[in-house]
Amino acid sequence: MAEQITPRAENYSDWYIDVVLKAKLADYSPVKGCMVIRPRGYALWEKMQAALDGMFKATGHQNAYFPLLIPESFMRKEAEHVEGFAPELAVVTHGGGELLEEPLVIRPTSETIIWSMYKKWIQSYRDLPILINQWANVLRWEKRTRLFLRTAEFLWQEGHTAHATEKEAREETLRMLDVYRTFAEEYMALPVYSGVKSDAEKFAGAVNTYAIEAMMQDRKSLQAGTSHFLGQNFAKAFDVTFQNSEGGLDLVWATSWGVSTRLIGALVMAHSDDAGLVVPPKLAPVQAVIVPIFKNQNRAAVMEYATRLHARLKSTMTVILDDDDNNSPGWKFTEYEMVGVPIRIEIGPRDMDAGKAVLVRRDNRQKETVDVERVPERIAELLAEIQAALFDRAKTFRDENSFDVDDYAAFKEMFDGEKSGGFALSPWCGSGDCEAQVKAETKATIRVLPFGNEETAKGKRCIVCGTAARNVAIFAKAY
RNA sequence: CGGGCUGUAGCGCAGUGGCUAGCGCGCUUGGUUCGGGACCAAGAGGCCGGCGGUUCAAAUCCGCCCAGCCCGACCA
Repeated sequence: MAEQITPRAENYSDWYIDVVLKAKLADYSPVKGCMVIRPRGYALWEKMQAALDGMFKATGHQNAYFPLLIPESFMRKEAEHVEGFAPELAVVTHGGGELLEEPLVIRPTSETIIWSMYKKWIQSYRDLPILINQWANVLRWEKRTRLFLRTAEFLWQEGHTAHATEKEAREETLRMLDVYRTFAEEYMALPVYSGVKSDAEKFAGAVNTYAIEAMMQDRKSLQAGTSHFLGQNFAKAFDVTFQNSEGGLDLVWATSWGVSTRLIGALVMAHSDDAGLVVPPKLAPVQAVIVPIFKNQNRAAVMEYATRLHARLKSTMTVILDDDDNNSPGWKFTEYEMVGVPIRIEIGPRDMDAGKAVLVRRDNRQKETVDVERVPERIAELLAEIQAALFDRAKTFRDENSFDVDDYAAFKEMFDGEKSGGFALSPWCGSGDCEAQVKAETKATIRVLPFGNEETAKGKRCIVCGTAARNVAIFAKAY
């Protein structure tokens, strides 16, 4: 366990992978493209799950589970959906040693299997809405993978709702997008832009795709969550109708929304430093660690002092006491910084004699000595301060690297070369041709059209073609 | 699927024709340590990615294959 974090020098990608591997969040698997999530990484995921699941329940959703295998014909029922996912499907052709009559695809997402069931469950407007979420794994045969950010198999949640009216479905889409924004900002300490995707970037089969986008420390953008208004596309594909209160027959309106283990990657890339991972206190599986420091002759006394403090803290937070004799205190300091424990409590003979404890913040490594009686309340304060500081730091960084760019020459320069990056808030006419040209020439894409952007676009001209702008889009290079 | 790089101990690497293949970290045992990755001593651990060739002699040279990583095209 003597690995050390490599400074970020050579390239950001190596640095990111280094943090993930050294913090033991994940590992490469025997199957290329798939990822082993190690206990420490999974603990983070469980914290995220718990918070998200609570928010889903609070907005009236229930959990359910649908099969891993989907008949291939289901995927073909929605034209755009199959076109979008066909290149990355894994297909099961044999079962029990025999060729199957119909191949089964391993779900890349569950719209089709779920809507095949909704057809059976929905007859009347009284059956609506259906507000279901599923925690599951999905598989997409990606050409290039990276731990947490894009693995072939990943864990996620996918919400699939059915509504009687377009208005209701649209409200649901935006409600869940806002749940994601809240989660990102309040739990992950990750400031995000939320808004709608351009047609080129939307989900295969959606009418509108909404997303939250966050800036990573290399100033590239990461899509951290999506919420789709699916219109009646899947209801049409699976013939899902209901009888309304007037006795007429209507097609059902749909939404779907999801976030994945990619969020762990987002957390790493947004907050980590060269000493390793930095985890926001609200998501930290371990919020504080007590490191006792002693010589042989006073070991028992220091341990007793530390154990008493541990007992007091245990009831109100997740705190561990590292009483391992085999590693030195210095080793432990480094280790817990590497894995991102928000607060370290140092207890040595000097502190014991003075009735004190030393508290060290992970985010800025500031040390303070406090009376041992005050430790619980001080830690509670510090956890809140760290949570806020991480958000502020990330937001300041993002804002300092976001620019209003109205001129295409300046725009190109911004995305040119190795150290290019950041968010460009630029006027756009709305045409796919201009969007494609930008992508071809700069590799920057429209990440999101933030809410209210139409207002700021008034009077401006598209950076590419110069015609009247309809939107101010956030352009960035993305993961 | 293109371009580049790398396969040698658990991990990171050195060795680029020569006889018993090394170093650091980790691991094992014992002892001393412990306020920022401690130290001493003694150990364990290798078909040098695979196959074939050249040679008196191959980890080292040549050919083919395989695997992994990075950079592109595609994507949450």
